[in-house]
Amino acid sequence: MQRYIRMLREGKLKITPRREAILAYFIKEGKYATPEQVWKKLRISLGRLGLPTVYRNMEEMHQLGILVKVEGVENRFYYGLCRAEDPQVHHHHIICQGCHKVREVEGCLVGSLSKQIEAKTGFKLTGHTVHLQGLCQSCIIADGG
Amino acid sequence: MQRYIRMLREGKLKITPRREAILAYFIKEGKYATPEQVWKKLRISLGRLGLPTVYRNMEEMHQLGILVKVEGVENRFYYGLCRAEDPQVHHHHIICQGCHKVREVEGCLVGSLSKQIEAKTGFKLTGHTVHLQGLCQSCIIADGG
DNA sequence: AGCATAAATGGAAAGCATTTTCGTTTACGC
DNA sequence: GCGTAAACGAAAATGCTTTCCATTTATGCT
Repeated sequence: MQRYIRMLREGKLKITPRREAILAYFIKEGKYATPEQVWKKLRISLGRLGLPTVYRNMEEMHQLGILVKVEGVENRFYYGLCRAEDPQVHHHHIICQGCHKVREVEGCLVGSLSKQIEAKTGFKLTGHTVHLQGLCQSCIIADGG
Repeated sequence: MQRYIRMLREGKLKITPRREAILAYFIKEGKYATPEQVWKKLRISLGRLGLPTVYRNMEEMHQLGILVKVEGVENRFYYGLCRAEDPQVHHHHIICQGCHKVREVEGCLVGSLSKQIEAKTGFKLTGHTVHLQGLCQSCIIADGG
């Protein structure tokens, strides 16, 4: 928790009960979630909680690299906690299709191939997004047996 | 054009003036576009044209592999014509950030690394999406000089 | 060519995720 | 503690996308 609090401070964001609750949610769940899902859960314990607040905070945390944002099914956006040592170091994420767990994938899948791609296409690569879907250990077992 | 008409037939979709116009638009432009952009352009020549029709047709063409669908800026969806010989053969696309031109990138960027990723993460890969952004030859020149 | 029919279409309206507005509340540096 | 800018909640707005439904049209069959 402390490292995320630190990241909020570095981003000039105040430490509020709502932000702490959102962080706690993601640390505890370890899964990706929509602002609405987070809101439905935290609303109970926090008493008053506005949905726009959750949207705002999750987007801000995404800007700071605390949360990854992925396009999920049915045109909605999901956020997951990024646990990488240094979120600034480029990496990708894989999400379990069974339990929605998020895991970091060290290194870059495109980097080593970028020269080839540029040679073949004549394009100069300026960026990329990679979304990996998979099944985690637990869900493989659940699936298979 | 004929190969896309064939793909529509194989998908049990009728060949209508609207569908032909949408295909012609993408063949001519070679860029990705939102349903609204296509609609604004074709509305003029087609006289009457409903925006839902464009949305419907572009999504159907996406389902048939005729159009690729990418998440663009400001949470909107863009579609681009897939010119790959066989769209069923897995490949990726790179989009020019300057002119929005779409180009196929043969081969798969994840395939060769999937074993490593699975070993490292313990996940079993089930799918992935890769979006490449770049600058095409013309736009590099325009950009640099 | 004409006919039957299921598919396609347009316009209006609805749906729905997300954002904005704005008055009130709160974190936090001093 | 106090002042102030930031954060917040509620309601409303926004804007992309889809649905509904009555009308039109492509197409297979004679």
